[in-house]
Amino acid sequence: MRKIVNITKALADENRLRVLCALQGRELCVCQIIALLKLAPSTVSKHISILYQARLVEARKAGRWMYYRLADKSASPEVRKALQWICSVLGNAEKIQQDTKQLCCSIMKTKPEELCNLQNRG
Amino acid sequence: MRKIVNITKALADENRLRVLCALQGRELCVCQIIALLKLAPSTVSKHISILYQARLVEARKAGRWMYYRLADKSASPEVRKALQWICSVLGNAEKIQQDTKQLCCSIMKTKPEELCNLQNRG
DNA sequence: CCTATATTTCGCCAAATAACGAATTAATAG
DNA sequence: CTATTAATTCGTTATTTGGCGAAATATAGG
Repeated sequence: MRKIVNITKALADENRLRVLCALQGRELCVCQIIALLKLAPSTVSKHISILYQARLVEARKAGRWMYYRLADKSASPEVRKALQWICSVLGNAEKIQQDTKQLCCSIMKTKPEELCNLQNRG
Repeated sequence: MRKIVNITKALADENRLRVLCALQGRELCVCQIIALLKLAPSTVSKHISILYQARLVEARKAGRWMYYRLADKSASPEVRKALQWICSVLGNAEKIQQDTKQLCCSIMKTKPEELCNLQNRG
């Protein structure tokens, strides 16, 4: 029960749902997610850690960069079904389509290093 | 998007999940749900209204009693998939099985009128 | 009409949550 | 080793949420 409630609480925030949808079919590093949500790094990091604790996303560290991706086939059925539901239901929400566009047109085209530099210059 | 977030927020509370599971295959009046959750009537009413606004449950008024049931086939795909997910994933949680037992062994065997009387005396 | 009563609404309080900036951590690059 | 920097953790603040009891609403029964 606790595990399920962790999942539903993790899903109960618009920004976290945007992150999950953004991770469909690709992995993103934190600075890319920051660029997408336009929130403070500490805030984004917190959101990601909530998704991570619910096991909805998995992580990979590459040097200074942390890459996150959706939990895969090895995840528990609860998690897999939750992700399926979210992604199937949210795919044509306007906000999500805007995000997808921004990801493909600009965020994914910039290397993480440059993106982080931009963020530090403000 | 707002609609989906309403749903995920409605699901992000243990007591509301218990209500949804309790409504599987039957309708319940408010006093029965109060007996199950053991919370103040005003609190339970609030929980139910959150589920109702998210369209996860439907209502039927019979005299002084309000009966609630899960949204049916006519509900939106978002709602139907959410309910499917919750019910399939939560069925064998210990707490939910306790609730089911209590529902079948005692709550459903007492008529709403008697149950409400008990609550007013208690 | 008046009383009883099932449910909801309202007002309040305590706890949880989302946001931020500052400080910290962990890793690369000089 | 030292400086830089991507990400996280910490401390604070404002908002939201979950809980209650009291008051309001709506309906049945006398």
